[in-house]
Formats: sequence, structure tokens, C-alpha cells
Amino acid sequence: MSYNFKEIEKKWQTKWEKEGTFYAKEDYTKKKWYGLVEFPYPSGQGLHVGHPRSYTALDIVARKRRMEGYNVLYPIGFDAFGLPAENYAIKNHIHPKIITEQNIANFRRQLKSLGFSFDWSREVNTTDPEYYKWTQWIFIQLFKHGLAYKANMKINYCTGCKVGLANEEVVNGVCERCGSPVIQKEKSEWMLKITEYAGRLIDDLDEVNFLDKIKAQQKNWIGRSTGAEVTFKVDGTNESLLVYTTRPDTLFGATYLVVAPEHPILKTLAQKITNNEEIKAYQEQAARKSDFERTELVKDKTGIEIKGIKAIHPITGEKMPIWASDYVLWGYGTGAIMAVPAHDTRDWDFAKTFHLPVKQVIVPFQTRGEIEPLTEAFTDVEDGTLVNSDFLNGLSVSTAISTMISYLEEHHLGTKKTNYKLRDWVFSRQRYWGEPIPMVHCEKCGWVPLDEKDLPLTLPDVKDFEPGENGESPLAKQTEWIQTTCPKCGGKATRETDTMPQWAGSSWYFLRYMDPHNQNAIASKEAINYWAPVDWYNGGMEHTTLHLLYSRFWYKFLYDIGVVPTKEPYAKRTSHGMILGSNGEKMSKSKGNVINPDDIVNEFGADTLRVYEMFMGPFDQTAPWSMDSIRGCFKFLDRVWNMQDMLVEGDTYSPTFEKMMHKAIQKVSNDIEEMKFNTCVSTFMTMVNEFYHHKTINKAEFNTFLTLLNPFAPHITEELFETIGNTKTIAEGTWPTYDASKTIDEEIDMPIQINGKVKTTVKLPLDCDEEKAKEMVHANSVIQTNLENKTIVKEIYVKNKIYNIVVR
RNA sequence: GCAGAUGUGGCGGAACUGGCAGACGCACAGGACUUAAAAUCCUGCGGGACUUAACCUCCCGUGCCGGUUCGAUUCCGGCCAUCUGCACCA
Repeated sequence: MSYNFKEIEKKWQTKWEKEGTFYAKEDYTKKKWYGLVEFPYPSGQGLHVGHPRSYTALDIVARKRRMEGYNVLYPIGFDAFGLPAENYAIKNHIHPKIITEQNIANFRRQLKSLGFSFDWSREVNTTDPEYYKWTQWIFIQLFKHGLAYKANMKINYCTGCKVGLANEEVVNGVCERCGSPVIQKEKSEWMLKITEYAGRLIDDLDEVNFLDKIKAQQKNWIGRSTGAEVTFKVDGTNESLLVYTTRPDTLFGATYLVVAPEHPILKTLAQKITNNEEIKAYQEQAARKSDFERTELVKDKTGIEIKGIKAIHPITGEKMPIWASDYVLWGYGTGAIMAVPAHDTRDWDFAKTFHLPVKQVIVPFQTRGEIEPLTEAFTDVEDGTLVNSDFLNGLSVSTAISTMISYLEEHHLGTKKTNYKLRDWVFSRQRYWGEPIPMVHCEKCGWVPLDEKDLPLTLPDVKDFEPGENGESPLAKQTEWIQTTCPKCGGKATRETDTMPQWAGSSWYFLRYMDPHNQNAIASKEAINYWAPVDWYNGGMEHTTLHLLYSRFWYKFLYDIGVVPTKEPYAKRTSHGMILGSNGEKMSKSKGNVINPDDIVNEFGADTLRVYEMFMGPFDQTAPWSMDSIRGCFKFLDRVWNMQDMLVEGDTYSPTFEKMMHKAIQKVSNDIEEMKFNTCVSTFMTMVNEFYHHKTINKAEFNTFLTLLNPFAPHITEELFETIGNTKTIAEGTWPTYDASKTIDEEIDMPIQINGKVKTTVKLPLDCDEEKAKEMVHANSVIQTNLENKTIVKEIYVKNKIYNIVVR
């Protein structure tokens, strides 16, 4: 019988579905394991070959865990709100709900065809009102705790999508999604105060097992810096300028101040300022630039001196000029800086451009206080000694920083201050296909949340999905829907017409899986206490600064209000590499290098696809697709299939294979934990080669082999397991164990080196003592020949590793 | 510019904690089976020198230069290249 993967895969998938083989148990007394993969956005293109890479990987772990006796939750769902469905709806006048349903059906079919051990009874869908009811509920809690607020602010506005974007969604000045230019637009938006959690989002990374690069990227993104705010009085006025600096030690080197063009002091002191016209012109010029131009294109410093006012140095009392320049950002720190051209590259450039004074206050340590003229800013903080700095002279940079901060605080001139680059999360979208924001605006009471018992606030059924005038949400046209009453005073009120961003539904979906049909809560307390946190979460690096950060933020908030029991949602986070086209480029329709998983399943079967994606390379690195390699994996499974013809009886491992079996169990068990799936597959291949070489395999060996391979290729292994006469399935069985003593070779092919170069090998018993080893090595003829006319300088023997003879 | 990663045969890649570089797969070559082809099975396969050939032996070889070491793909210093993220954040 030849390997009929189509029949086999269908048979087992039907059985699993019918019997609910992989459903998580409600038994909260068993030890649990919760594995999570990022649920897909059900796009019209169907599943990408990248999805199975991540899903197979955790499927392998999940299947192993079940066999190890854990109660496993390995769920899946659909993150189905989003722009593509809406854009499609606008173009083809079909309701996004219908498109979404179709796409989900297709995704579900594809996912099932790959044999993942998902608990399909817990499938969630973010567009289901029974789901987004709780997304809205969380929003209301955020609002009640002052973490959601309306702000009239300049937002990034995508000219293509006609929608406001979070900073995270703007890439190189264009929209991350559609590539259209992003402009600044004034709009009233809902914001979430993620900045309030910035510190904890960094600090609590210490408690979780995330890949270092993920931690590093999150830290970088949140961008914590510590320093001081220092007050500079403006001469002859009651006004003062607050500046932020990370280098308070350089205060004596400050020679001028710079404010952002948007700084309010330019208005407040307009009476005293003598060149208002010029300043206005500069402000307009700066405002015209998009963020992209401000940061990307224009590195040359521009600016203008604010004439008529001077600042006073808080310690020396010197009068300092004040400039305005767009290299100082209004959105960060205080929007004003003290410029220390000698020790900051940007200030140096600015000072050189406008011929401003440079005062050096730090010298490299080894110059012993000698001041040599600078040719560029000296910014080294590790190796610096303070000079020209009064009470700081002679101190190192780090000591000088703390000394200065103490001094400032003591004299009420400044305070210690931590700043973050992270901005609050722009939470409004002027779109139809998203969760309605459950808020109404009452003229008397202001913004009022809906009563929780009135949730979900469902999307009104509309026919026109075009954005409204001026970038308004399509919902703004639903005049009837908008009119409502205020939940607080019962008066006339209007609904919020903006919807939530796509990140909303995905910020908490892993909690819903724990108890997906609960009508009264996100999930029951018992379910959350049992399943939280997620034990292992795998996903793409591209979600590190968006989804991963957002969901950690929401979870921490839920922790604060007592909904969840742990500080962090994910105990462990790993990341898979991207799959590239066979030409080494990112798969895209326009490049014509897209692989459809359906085609692979049809031609080779799901097991082959799974094995190939695990074999193609290190899991966390990018890997190009190769049609030739996939044939090799098919051939491997075909060889596994044909091993049934070599089967002989046997309840224990035969002496020929005993060692190999124990070693293989050890290696595969360990490698799965380390996500070294590629070497697992090569172990399987080596085993098969061995069985072929001896043209025999007994039942005990076959059973173990099939169990090890089962997480990778679940269908063929179950079929063979049944064929060779087992009455239970592998899924019902236990993970094989190994005897460590049987993985050790009692004889070692010891490599013998002369001057570090291997000349030959000598068979030595395990843990052979040095004397015996020496004797045997010197008895070897190759070594004897090599030692002729040589003087032995030294002999190095490392037990069970190497024997090296150093000669002259 | 800053942060992180990567660099090994024709290709994808392997190598525990510093100890036989190239596991496993692909491609390629040869053989068996076949009327033939495909499939399958077996064998070979980093480069070079020596050799009629085989075996043996020797030399070179993990991006480049240097160092530590009996011994370096692995550790250290300095470069180069590629990828990813961030980018005037005071």
C-alpha cells in the first residue's frame, strides 16, 4: 500500500473533530499549560505559509504537553475587524460582515486541513457582538479610571485610508497599511493613557521569559531616560523656562536655551520679544514640514534667535540667549532645552551653524584636567572628568549628575525627572468596521459611558461605508443611531461615532479563550485564575512594539482593577522568522512568489508541509521557501510509511537500536523545548536511515518513533500506529522517556591530535583514566609514525573528549 | 547615527559548556531494478596536491585582520557586508 496522505489526513481530522480530541478539560485540579499563537486576520487571500510555521511550532509543544499529562489549552480565533474588509466593502458594496464570514470560513477550512490540535470549541471572533461586548466593557473601565480621555490634538492622518493613525502605524512618514502620505490634522480623539504604565511596562519585563531581543525592542520603544528638569528664569519678567536634561552635570556648560517652535512662551512674552514677525515666519515654516521631513530629511539645523528676552543661568546668573528651533520637539520633555554644545552633538551642530559660544566642562579622564580644544562634541559619559564647573570640578560624570541633582533640589532650582518616548495611544478611528466606542456626549454631563448592562453597543447596519466629510466616521451619517439619551441625566445626547482600532480586540483575546461563552464576564474568575498567565506565546517580531505592548498594558490595567491574578499576561514569548519567497524576497503578489498552503497540502499533504516548515531552518530566523526541499520531506514521510514492511515483533528495544532510541528521545525532547525543530527532523531522518540500513524495526521501536514524530506529522503517525496493531491512539498515550545511562557510549572514538591537528582516532573505554589512555594512544601505529624524530613537549588528555600531543 | 541579529560546501543548514568542521536535506554524479522513463533502493559528493587508479599521505578551508589557548565556527580586540527595529527623544 502506498502512502495515501489525502485519505489518511481526512480520516484523522474527521475523528479529531467528532471526538473533540484536543478540547481543553474543565478540570481545574490538573496541571495546566496554555499555549498561544497570534490569531490571524482573515484576509481575502487566505492563509499565508507563514501562519503554519508558528502554528505548527506551538502545536508540537501542545501535543507533547498533552502526552506529558498537562491539561492543555491551545486555542484559535479570528481578529476580524480591520481595513481590508472595509475597503473591499466600499469597492464592491458588500457588507464587511459578509466578507468577514466568508474569509473566516475559508481560514477555518485551511487551518483544519493542517491538523492543528486547536480547541475549536473555544474559537473567538473579535467582530462578534458577544465578544466585543467585553472589548467595550474594558474601554468603559479604562474611562472610569481616567485612562481614556478625549483630546483635541494634532494626529497623524492618513490621506489614503482617511483615518487617524497611532504613531506606531506611521512608517517613514507614510501609512503602515496603505503607503499613502500621512499629514498632521487637528482632531478630537479618544486617547488611552499607556504612558501611565510606561515604567511598569519596562520594569516588569524582568519577571517574564521573553527573548532578549523582544525585551530590548520594547525598552527601546518605551524609551526611558532619567535626568532633571531645571528652571531658567527669563530676565526682567515673571516667566521662566523649564528645560529637561539627562545631563544635569553639564549645566555649567550651557551657553544658550532652545525652545520648540510651538512653545507657548513665544506667545506669552510676545510683548517683550522684538522680532515677532521673524519668529512667526519660522513657526509657519516649521509647521509646514511633516514629521517625516522634520526628522528624516532635514538634518541641517535651522532656527531663530528670540530677541528681546534672555534667560538667566540658575547658578552663575549669566544671561543666556534663547533660540527657537525645530530640532527641539514640543511633544517630548518640556519642549525646551539647555544647549551644551561642547557635550551634545546636536547642540554642537547648532552652535556651529549660528556661531554660538561653546564652553567645555568635561575632559577625558587621561588628560588629567588639561583642556584641549574640541573638534567635535565630547559626549562620553564613561570617561569624563568635570572642569570649569565650580563645585563639580574633578568629579566623574555619574557622580556629578547625582551631585548636581541634589544641589538643584536643595536650592529649588530643579527636580529629578524621568521621561519616556512612549506616547499615549490614539484610540479613535474614523471607520465603520470596528468596535463602536460605547460613549455618549451629553451637553450637560459631558462624555458619559453607556450603562454596562446595555452592552454590547452593536454596529448599526448600514449600506454606505464611505468615510464621511472631512474624515468623519461613516457612522456620523447615521443620524438616527447617533441620537440617544444620556445614561446619567436622561437628557438628549449623541453617540460617539468613531470606532476602536484593530488593536483593541487583540489586546485581550487570550482571556476570552479561557471561558469563551461566558455571558456575565470576560471569563469566570475560576477560569482566569486557573489558566492565567499564558505559558508560552509565539508570534511575529513585527508585533513587539504594537500588539504585545498594548496587550500588556490592558492586562496590567485589568490586574489593577482585580480582574486578573498576575502582573503579566505572558510568561514566555518567542518569535518566529519570516518565510521568504524562493528568490529570497518577501512573499508578495506583485513579485509572484507567493505560495498557497492549499496547493502544498493537495500535492504533498499537511504532514509534509508541517515537517518541511519545521525543517527549513532555525525557527527564529528568516528562511527562503524551496520546492525541492519540500519534496525531500515528502520522501522522508514516504520512507516512514514504508517502514511498516520491515516490522518485526518485539516488546523492548533491540540491542541494535537501543542506544539510538534513548538518545533520540533525549534529543527530540530537549530540542522541542528549545524550538530547535530543524534538528528534531534531522534526528528522525537519521533514525529512518538506520532502520533502512538494517532493514528491520520492531514494534517497540516503531511505537516510540511514531510517538516522537507525532507532534510534527500527526496524521501519518496515528495511521501507522493503528495499522501496526495498537488499540489506543498516540494522542491518548504518553510521551516516551529515556534512560540517561543508556544514552552514554561505553566506548569512545577518541580523536588523537598532534599539535592540535587530528591524526587518527583510538577506541577508549568511557571515563578511561589518563595512564591507560596514554598507553593505548602510544600503542597506535599512526601516532607512532607521527612521533618519530619528534620531542614530546606536553600531552593533554581531556576525558571523553580529546587527546592532544604537543611536539617539537 | 543608535540598538539587535546574521555571515560555514553549488544551495537550506548542523556542531553540547573551547575538543574529529560540514550532521540532515536539496542539487549533482555513479550503480541496481526496468523494454524504457519515473518512482524506489544502494554508493559517492568542501577545495587542492600526490597517484594510471584505488588506498594512503600532505596542504588550504567557517566574512576579513590580529590576539588568547595544547586546541577557536565557538572566547577577546579591530574591521567589512547584509538584514531588522528606532531615528534631532535633549
